[in-house]
Amino acid sequence: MTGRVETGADSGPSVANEAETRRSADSSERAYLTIRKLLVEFKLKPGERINEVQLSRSLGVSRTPIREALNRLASEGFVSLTPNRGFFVRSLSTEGLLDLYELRSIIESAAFRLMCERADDSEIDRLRQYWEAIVDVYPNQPPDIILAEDEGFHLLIAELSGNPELVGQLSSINARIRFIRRIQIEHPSHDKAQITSHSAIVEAAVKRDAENGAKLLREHIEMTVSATQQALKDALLKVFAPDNGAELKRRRRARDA
Amino acid sequence: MTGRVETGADSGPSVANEAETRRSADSSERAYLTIRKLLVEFKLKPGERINEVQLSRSLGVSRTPIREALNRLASEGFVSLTPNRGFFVRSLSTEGLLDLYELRSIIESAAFRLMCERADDSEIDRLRQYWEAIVDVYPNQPPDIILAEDEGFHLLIAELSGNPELVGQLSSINARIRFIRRIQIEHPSHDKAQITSHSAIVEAAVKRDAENGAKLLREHIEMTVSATQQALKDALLKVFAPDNGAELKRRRRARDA
DNA sequence: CGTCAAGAAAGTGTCGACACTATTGCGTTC
DNA sequence: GAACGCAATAGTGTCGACACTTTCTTGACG
Repeated sequence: MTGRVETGADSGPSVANEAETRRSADSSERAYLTIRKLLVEFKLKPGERINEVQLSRSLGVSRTPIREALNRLASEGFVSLTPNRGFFVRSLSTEGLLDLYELRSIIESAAFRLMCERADDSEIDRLRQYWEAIVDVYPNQPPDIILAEDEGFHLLIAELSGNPELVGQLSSINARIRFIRRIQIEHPSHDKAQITSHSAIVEAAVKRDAENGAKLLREHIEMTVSATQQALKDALLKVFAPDNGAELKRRRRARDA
Repeated sequence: MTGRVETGADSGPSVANEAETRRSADSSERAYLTIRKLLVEFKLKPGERINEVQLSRSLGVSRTPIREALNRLASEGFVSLTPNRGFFVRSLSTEGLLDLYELRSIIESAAFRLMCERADDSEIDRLRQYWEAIVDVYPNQPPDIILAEDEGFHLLIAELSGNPELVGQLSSINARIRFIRRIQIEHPSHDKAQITSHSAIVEAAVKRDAENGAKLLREHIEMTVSATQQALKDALLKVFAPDNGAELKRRRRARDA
């Protein structure tokens, strides 16, 4: 994604005081970031038509920057555009998720191999240090932090591959699957094998064992069909019945006690 | 790229009489296709700022659909957007090309492996038939046809992988490197090893020899640094000095005779 | 009840105008 | 010549209005 907008969505804008840093050409970018967040988190439901007029009102800008943002998000896979009917939120389906996870696995294992070939020792050490800095507290962090740290780990590998296209691809995939990954991390069955596999991946990196590391990554990333379906159930519950979802959880807890 | 615009850019619109099929919501799509073609072919020079007003005049539409198209093309890697300064044509550089070729190699070899796992015999036969239908005339076709047939061959492999994300990714990469690939095909040093490698790839597919096929694909696709630099020289000549390029070719021919 | 047609309402696509920002051109000074 | 400042020009970002398309509502009919 070398043609990305210069202000970049994934590196995050600086959290400056808005009144001080308010520049022109802000509305489209603000719209983009806000709508993207809604889409990443499925705050807008799968298949839902996006209402530009409503968004325009709630963001306090005219429809033009909304449409500009939506056109960008269409090309990024978050929405689809049907002429004269509008923009529709991407679907949330087993097949779609499996495809994305598979693509992620392909990108990440290739990145790992390239990292082993190309990175110098101090660069590999960056990965080791990243993991060592967080390994002890990682399992006790809230899901959002776990997710961010996990993504950071994997993006660092992509960065160390020396191919910026891989970084861009992985970053884009991350955003599209973040919602389901967050749900997986929240799930009680989410085990601590993540720690073991991250540590093993780091070890393979230090040894520059490309094939073993790539294999570990694949195992770490790829999901079975049934696991995907289970995660999807939880995701759909969260999307379509957020209150009922909480109610169901309360009932499950009462029953289990 | 599951969020693609429904009319799709890569499958090509039907070549209908425009007065008959003129629908509403056409301007943005027309702008998109026209500008994209300009960008694929580097008719707009690397680094050049895109002038919306000029495009608006030459396409006979207002600036709004131009901007909508450009926002899509920004997210697709053809242009970059700098706020208040406009959209700029993607660069044409050795590193950038190597990165894209590498990504293409990663995607294609993974697709080949998945195809060998998943495709049934009739599907693998599609690939064989595709190649057999063109192999005899292939080397004598004009560069544009060779390029289209080659892309079709590789996209069919991606399709047979069963992962639409891979198809979308490969399609997108193809568009971004098409210009340089066309130049390579035109080059006198472009040899007929392409035929041998395509045939060998088909043979590996028929045998479902995933690893050998992936290796052949990688060798078929990946470029050395020096080959990339040579191709880039020709590309830059074509972009920045199209007339001088023709003049230089005439002089070379006179000198060689 | 279901189906259809017509009209109203809502939403989409594009337009041209305006405010703002960046670039260019020109004159002055050293 | 280079550097600077200012004004003019050109281009970008957004606005609200208008035309067009789609969706929704309502009434009539079988």
